[in-house]
Amino acid sequence: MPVPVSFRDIKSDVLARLAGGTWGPGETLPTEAELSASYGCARATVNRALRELAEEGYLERKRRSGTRVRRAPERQARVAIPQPRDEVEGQGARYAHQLLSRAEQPAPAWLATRLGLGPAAPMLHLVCLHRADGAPFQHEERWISLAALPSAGGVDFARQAPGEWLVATMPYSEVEVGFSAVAATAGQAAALRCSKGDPLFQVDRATWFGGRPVTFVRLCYHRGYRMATRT
Amino acid sequence: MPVPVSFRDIKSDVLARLAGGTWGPGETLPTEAELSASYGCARATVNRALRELAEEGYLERKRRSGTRVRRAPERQARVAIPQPRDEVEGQGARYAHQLLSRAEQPAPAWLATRLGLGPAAPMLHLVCLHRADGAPFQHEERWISLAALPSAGGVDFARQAPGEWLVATMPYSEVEVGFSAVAATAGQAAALRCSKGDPLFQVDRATWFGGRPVTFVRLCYHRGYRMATRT
DNA sequence: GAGTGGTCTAGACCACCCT
DNA sequence: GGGTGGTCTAGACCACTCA
Repeated sequence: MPVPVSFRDIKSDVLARLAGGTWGPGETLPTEAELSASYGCARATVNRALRELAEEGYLERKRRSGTRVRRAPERQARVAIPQPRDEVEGQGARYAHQLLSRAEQPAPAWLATRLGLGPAAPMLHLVCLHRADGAPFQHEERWISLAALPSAGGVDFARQAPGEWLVATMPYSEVEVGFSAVAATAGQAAALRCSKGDPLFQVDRATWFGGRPVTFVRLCYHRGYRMATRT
Repeated sequence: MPVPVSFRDIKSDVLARLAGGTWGPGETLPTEAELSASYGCARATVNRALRELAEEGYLERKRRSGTRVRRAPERQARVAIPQPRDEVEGQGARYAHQLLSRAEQPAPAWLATRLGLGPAAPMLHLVCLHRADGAPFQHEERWISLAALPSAGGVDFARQAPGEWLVATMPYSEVEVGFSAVAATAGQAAALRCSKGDPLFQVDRATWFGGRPVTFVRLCYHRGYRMATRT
């Protein structure tokens, strides 16, 4: 009996052929049926290998027209955005957080637009600071829709960080994330112990549940933070 | 005959049960065999659904011990890092690029460390500016190992951007990517028409091929750039 | 209309890992 | 040792899309 061929073997063989120029950019690969015959395995195995390579940006697949080599393999990166507690403790440091301000107020216009809220929707506005061994780690400015989560009004966010409460309360939601560089505001500079105008790495994230807006957050990391690719 | 159950149906049903609290954080799900019986489908279908949910950060799977609900679903984002030409033209703007400087020089110490190069390895050092409709879009500082790619010494990078040449020459390589916020240097500020010290979004990427260092690049986007999640 | 990938089935064997 | 997920097979039908 032949040695069973794994979809991993096929993936690395196809990648090697791409790197070696057997199949050049824009060319069409043999069909799944042909490949399964030449590898001596089932078509499902070839299918999984090619599907994952397409997912990773190397190939383009279309019914009827077949599998083609992408002209420029797509550069993509996957990044994890952990809770600050996990990130800090993962570095072996002691985590702490602090609630800097709390207010119930109507959503400002930019926020209503960003989340698709009605005008002057009631929101809980929180500002927090996360620390690693006492040093400022991340500044968080969060808005929570009191229409979607009325119970948020009664939570003591000095005890539990808003992100941790939200992930426990509403774990499975649709999100939209952006990354950018911003100049530290006066408030951020004071909290993060840097100068106003310093460059800060910012993550903004909007969250919906079942199409309804839930929360929006701006996370600003301490100066010099670098987010690295996972895996 | 029963309606065929798709792995997508199972994914969304499992997600709905997670959101609804049927299976709480840390709990163990029924086995694949049990689920396939209750859904009335093959185990392979359940397997694909659960495998993808684990991949997306909702579940944790281990042989023998089964499938568990992650205590905090992992927040992750997938981002694409296209060639500036594709990004600019995708916005409907006209792309152009410009070679600001070119030099053959030994690798500085920090670069040798980052890539795992021998001391004073011969490198090609390039600085480019990418434009969208004439406006500065991205500043690129690139180092190419002449040991790994001697032919780079003879390429006219004023005609072809280094990234485009590299992706055509050496498309399938191992990469390590980081994202951060930096203060514009004098050179970046002049090229990007901003002020020195302005916050810029920076992507750094190191590339190897078969374990050998190939190239390192720092991409600094124009002020105000925001990288959004794909999908 | 016909060819290609997309998916599902039913069954099987295996690797890993907890007890 | 035994239970669980990981994977492969052989076959089938379907959906999409190009000619």
